Formats: sequence, structure tokens, C-alpha cells
Amino acid sequence: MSRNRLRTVASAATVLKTFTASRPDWGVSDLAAHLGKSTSSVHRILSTLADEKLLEQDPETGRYKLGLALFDLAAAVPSQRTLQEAVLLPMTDLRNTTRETVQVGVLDGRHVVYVERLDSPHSLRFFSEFGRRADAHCTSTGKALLAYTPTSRLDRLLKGWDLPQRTEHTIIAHSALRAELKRVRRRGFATNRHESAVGVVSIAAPIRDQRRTTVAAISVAGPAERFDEHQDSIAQAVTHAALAASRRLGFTVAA
Amino acid sequence: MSRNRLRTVASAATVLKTFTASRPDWGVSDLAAHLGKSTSSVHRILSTLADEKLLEQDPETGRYKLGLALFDLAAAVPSQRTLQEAVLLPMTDLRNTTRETVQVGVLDGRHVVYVERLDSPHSLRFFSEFGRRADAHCTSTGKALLAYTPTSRLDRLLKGWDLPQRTEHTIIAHSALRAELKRVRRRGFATNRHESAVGVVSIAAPIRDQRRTTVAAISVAGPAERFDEHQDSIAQAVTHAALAASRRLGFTVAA
DNA sequence: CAGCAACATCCCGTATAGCGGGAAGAACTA
DNA sequence: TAGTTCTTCCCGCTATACGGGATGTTGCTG
Repeated sequence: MSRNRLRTVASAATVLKTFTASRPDWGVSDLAAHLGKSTSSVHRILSTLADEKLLEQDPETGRYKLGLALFDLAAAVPSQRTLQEAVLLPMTDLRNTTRETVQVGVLDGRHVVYVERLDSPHSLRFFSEFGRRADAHCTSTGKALLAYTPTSRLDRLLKGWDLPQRTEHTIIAHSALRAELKRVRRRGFATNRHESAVGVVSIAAPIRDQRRTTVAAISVAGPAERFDEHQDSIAQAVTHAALAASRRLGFTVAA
Repeated sequence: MSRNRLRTVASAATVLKTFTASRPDWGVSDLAAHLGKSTSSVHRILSTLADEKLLEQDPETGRYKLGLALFDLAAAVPSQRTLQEAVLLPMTDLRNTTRETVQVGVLDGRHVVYVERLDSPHSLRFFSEFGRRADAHCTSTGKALLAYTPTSRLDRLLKGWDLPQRTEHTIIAHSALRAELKRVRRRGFATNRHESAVGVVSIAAPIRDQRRTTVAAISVAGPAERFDEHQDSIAQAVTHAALAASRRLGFTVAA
């Protein structure tokens, strides 16, 4: 943490981040109690953020919630723009080939953030999962990204990382995860077989840029029964799409 | 603007909002010049926001961009959650019926913010347009929302609103817009025929909640040539989907 | 229906956080 | 190699932000 920080801005950021999907609205008093601050201070932060449209206040109840200005900001997150352009056609091709949901994710610490998505024609999924974050250790996207994370950085991530067990198939031992990541590097793709949730299977491959750095991963996900029959061909299609996307980011195959 | 505001927080919000799709990254010096502040002050704000993951700094160039924490916040915006659940099946049905892209939007002042989307099976569109905002006066979604905006509020919006002309078909006169909104109320749906962009046609209908308040609109959009043949049946499907979504929000048809 | 509780909002005295000038260090360019 | 541009940091000064407590509103309960 930088020494030269603005504590009022940090407090306001903390306030913003207290609004979550599971706790979408707060009153002045209960937020003050939650944060251990006075109602005066919290009220000032909330009304300032509301003036800036980052929050909204329900005029009937007086409670605050996140505001629409956040959509504008989320839509402007730039690293995904270059990535978006690169994955446009490969994602569409992959979706049309596999008829399944296709996603692109990036690593954020011990999580995956899904930044792009194309629904399968017969999927009920929605944009609401845009920006969704998931565990890195038990998703194919996460494992595809961790597999190519520099060793020193992976060591730092693993230190103190008590891998959450999501299903009975979830890898929870560091040694097992390291072995699995080695297997991912050998095969060139990662799989998730009921590790993040029972019934969910996915395959992911890394997307690299012109410096050969893995910057994202592309995946196909669906219910297990549709995958088991065609895993080899899906894996091939995913690695093909990942290479196509990589090429568009300037990656060249070694001679 | 509230008198009781935190100017450091307001400055930080201004900094965040300076990052846009068209200007996705800033250095300390050029942002300071842009905002008329000293580099010391701007640097402190930027590094504090980076500590909070709302911004990221490129370690090679020193320039700042928006951070991934914004996805978490955008995904947690609550008013869309209830709406999402309500529009789930109606959107899917509408997409399957029309084979076109389906969106749900809400009004934000003189703009529409698209908060849900389902791509047509043959669309190249992507999540990058999630949260996209568009003019209200020349989109079917916008007109469907403005048509049911209380008169006093519509008057306030129109006052000083110089309607931007996007194509030769765009409504730019207040009187013409009022007449058009009357027509929307009479027909129960709104249309956009090359008004927001040449070649783009869409049809939208209002979604109401249990208090009979119009809270969102659902629309189908596509290229003009696919719409012209089936406008009546598409309009019927859209109004049907809007009613289904409304019912799920507790709306009941008057006896 | 009156009293009470809970909440948001606001005022004001105090002190500390934040401001900007300017210096230091790094990287780039002519 | 010197000059330029940029980011980062230090420090004195002052204006902002803090929290206690008061006020007003709304809803609940006996």
C-alpha cells in the first residue's frame, strides 16, 4: 500500500465496495455501524458519491445503492477493448463450431474475471454474469492462466492460499494443483470437470500477446453430457481459437 | 449539488470519469493539465484509486487506466437484478421467436442504458456493449420509456434539450417528439427506423412494475431488411414479451 | 393518538489531511 | 551528453473533513 494515499478517497472506495450483489443497498446508519464510522462521515461520503452518480438514493426509503455511472466506467475499461477486437472472430467461430457458451477471462490474483462472453444459441445465460469473477484454481480459464503465470508470481499466489473446495472434484492440494498446471502446459489446454460446480464442464486455452505473455484465456463451457462425447474435438477447437486470438494480438509461433 | 460534499471524493470521481472508451489511459501530467490541478494532487488521487483496484497503472509506461474492480461493482448494481430475473424467460422467448438481438434498457436522464442483452444467433455483437448508453429520443427503447415518463418530468427533460440529429430520420423538434410519444402510447410500442443509425431498425415496448410504473423497456433490433417484412408480427411479439416481463414484476392488467 | 425509537440530515469547533511548489530520480531524445 | 519530460516524493501551510450532538421526519407501539 502506497504511503502517499488519500484516506478520504480510500474511505469512499471502501463504501463503494461495500455494495455487493448480496447486499445491494445500505442505509446511512447501518453502513456507519458496519464500517465503524460516524453517521455524519458516512452520510457525507454517500451524498457525494450520489452527486457523482456512482450511487443513487431511493427517495422513499432513504437507502443508497450503486448508480448507473458504473456501467459507463465498466464499459470503458480499456484492456478489454484491444482484447475484444482480437477475440471477436475467434469467439464467434468457436461458438458456431461448438454451439456452446464461449467466454474470455483474465486473471486477477486468485480469481478469474470473465470479460467477454458469447452465449450458445440454447443458453439461458445473461449479461448479468458479465464481469463475474470465479475461483482460478477450479475453472478451466483459471487453470489456463495460472499454468503460464511466472513461477515466482505463482509461488506468491500459492503462499497462504487455502484452495476452497467447491465440489468433491475440486483440487485443494498445492502439489496437485502444480501437477495439474504442468499437465495443462503439456496439453496446451485446461479442463474443468465438475470442479467449480457439479455438472459444469469447460475447456480453456491461453491467449498470448506479441511478447508471448499469456494475457487471457478463451473457454467453452456447457453441461457435462454434451461435452463427454466430443471432448477431443472441442479441445482442438478451443486451442485453435486461442491461437487465432493470439495471432491477432501479435503472437507468432516459434520457428 | 449538495452543500455537504467531500471535494476530495468529488475530485476522485471526476478523475475516474475522465477515463472513457475514447481516452482509456492517462499519464499523471496530462491528466493534471486536463483537470487544471497540480501533478502532486493528481498523482495522489491516481495512486489511491490504484491501491483500491479502481485503477491500474501500467508498470512500463507509468500511465493509468480503469481497473477490474469496476466489473465487480457494475455486476452488483442492484436494480437490474430484480429486472434480470423478470426478463429472463421473456427475453429468451423473444429471441427465439424473432431470431434477432433482444435488449432491455432503462432511462437515465436523456439517455438509455442497456442493462440486459441477448444476441441473435447470427450476431457478432459482444459484451463490450453491455451498459452502453444511447440517446433516448432516437431509439425505440428510449421512446418507449419517454412515452410513459410523467408529464412534469418530461417537461423538465425537454427544457434545454437540443435533440441531437443522428441521421436524416432523427426527430429533432420537441413538438414532433411529443407527437411521436403520443403515438407510442396509442400503439403500445415504439419504433426506431434509421433514427439512431442508418440501417438500424428496432421495436420496443415498456415493462411495468406492480405500481404500474414503467421501469424498463424491452426491444428487438436488427438490420432494416430483415424487419420490413415482419414488422407487425415482431411488434406483437415485443409487446407480448413486455407484458410477460411486467407480469413477473407484479403488474396486473386493468379489469 | 401520543410518545418513543430509528433514521437521515445538518451545524460547528477542532485538528489533521490534503494541497501545491519544488526537488529528486528515471527515461527518452536530439 | 545535456536537456526535456515525466512520475514520485517532501514539507510547510491552510482549508477540508471529522464526529459529537442537535434537529427534523417517519413509522411503530402501547
